[in-house]
Amino acid sequence: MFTLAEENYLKNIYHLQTENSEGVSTNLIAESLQTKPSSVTDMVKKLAAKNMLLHKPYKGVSLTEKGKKVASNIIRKHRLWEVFLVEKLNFQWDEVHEIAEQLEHIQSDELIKRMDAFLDFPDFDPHGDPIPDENGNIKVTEKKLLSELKKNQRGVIVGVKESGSDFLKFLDKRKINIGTKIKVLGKEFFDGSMIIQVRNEQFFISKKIAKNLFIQISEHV
Amino acid sequence: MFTLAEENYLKNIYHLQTENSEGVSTNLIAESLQTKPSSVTDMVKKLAAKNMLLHKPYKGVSLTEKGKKVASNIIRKHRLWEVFLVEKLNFQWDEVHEIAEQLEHIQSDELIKRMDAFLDFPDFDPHGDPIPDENGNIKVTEKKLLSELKKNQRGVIVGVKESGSDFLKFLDKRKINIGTKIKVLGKEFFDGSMIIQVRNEQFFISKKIAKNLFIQISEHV
DNA sequence: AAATTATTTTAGTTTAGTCTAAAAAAATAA
DNA sequence: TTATTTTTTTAGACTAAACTAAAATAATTT
Repeated sequence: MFTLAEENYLKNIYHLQTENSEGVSTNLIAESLQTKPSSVTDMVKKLAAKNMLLHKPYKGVSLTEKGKKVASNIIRKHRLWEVFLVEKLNFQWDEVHEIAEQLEHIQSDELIKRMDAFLDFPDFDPHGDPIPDENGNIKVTEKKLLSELKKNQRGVIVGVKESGSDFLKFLDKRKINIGTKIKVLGKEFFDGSMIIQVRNEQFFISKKIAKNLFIQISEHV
Repeated sequence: MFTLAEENYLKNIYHLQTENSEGVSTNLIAESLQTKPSSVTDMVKKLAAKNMLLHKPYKGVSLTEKGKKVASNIIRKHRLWEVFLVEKLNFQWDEVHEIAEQLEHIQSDELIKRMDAFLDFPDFDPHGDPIPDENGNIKVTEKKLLSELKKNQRGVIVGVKESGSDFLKFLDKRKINIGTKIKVLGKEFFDGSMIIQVRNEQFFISKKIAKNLFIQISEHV
């Protein structure tokens, strides 16, 4: 149905669209896909002809409903595969992206259906990003940055903002993962640092780290 | 390292080479890959330039050691994925080929290493075909056709000769799989049919079926 | 051994996806 | 509002992998 290049364009445009709200520019797509704006123009024409997106020349592009569905399905596959790699094959969560980048293009609805069941229908990938369902719907949770929490608030780590390899390793060393429960023990005003409790241990968390962790706040405590 | 097309050529040539012993002809490759002989000539030149095979124009081609290694690694991946699909995702063994055909091209040595361990280092795929190791070595077992067995001989089904969908469904209906133990209870001379015992049941097996099942004969019985 | 047939290669096109360089349009500054 | 800069598109060319049609070579038959 779609070539590899087409799928990658759709996926990237989808991401850019959710980040930028307005119509996505040719230059932005080119940058995100590591290619040239002229190449983008060509591909955008092709995808517009397939009714995957609307293209007003010199204005931006925006995905059609069809286009969004195709794109979110690729993202669904990517994130399900990431769960598989971490949960079943014991990869670290910072090692799985490249491989999922390939696996997301495998074409088989049945495979994804069974993989989803095999993984017990996860809602989030190992980085805390939501996994769209078959219709492209995403489970939204109200998440705050750790830095916004107050003393004595509790919650569960549900995601990271920017997942650089160094950062992921920092967390991994301390066995801090998606799903890890935390409690804020104290906060310093002068540098924004925090002390948090994780299991039986206490960790010092710099402002930089605290601004990079998404927390789902526990309601009843 | 290799394009998808290159990998498919190498894999097919490998199979043709083991089946035909002599140098593999352009026409044969074309037929096996559902393409035209002229296209094969082009690709063969490319692969010869990459030292994957030897090509004497108008004579056949033969894979180099390097080429064999690359090819057997693709086959290794294909068969490991088939095991995964059947053992972990509960696919029927006649449903997995198409999907494995895609998955065999995923590039990640680490992934395959972990998948191998996850599957507990299988030696055979769900069709009974041997899974090459990392060096391309294959575990050879002495297998006979069911039709060659004598009365009262026992063995384990280790493979099928030609795996048409109808045939696989026939077996599946009777819960006859790779690994199923059988015993020959009787043989009819006039039509070559057999009665075999499988678990507590007895099955009538026509000559056609008996000539399509590979059996590893049990030594101590 | 010459003629015929089959196989393989060459030559020239085609398509998808990319590129560079130049032109066109829009946005911004003077 | 005109000039300048930025962004986007067009035009033309390239590569990988396929194709068709024709030429070249090898194999087979008479």
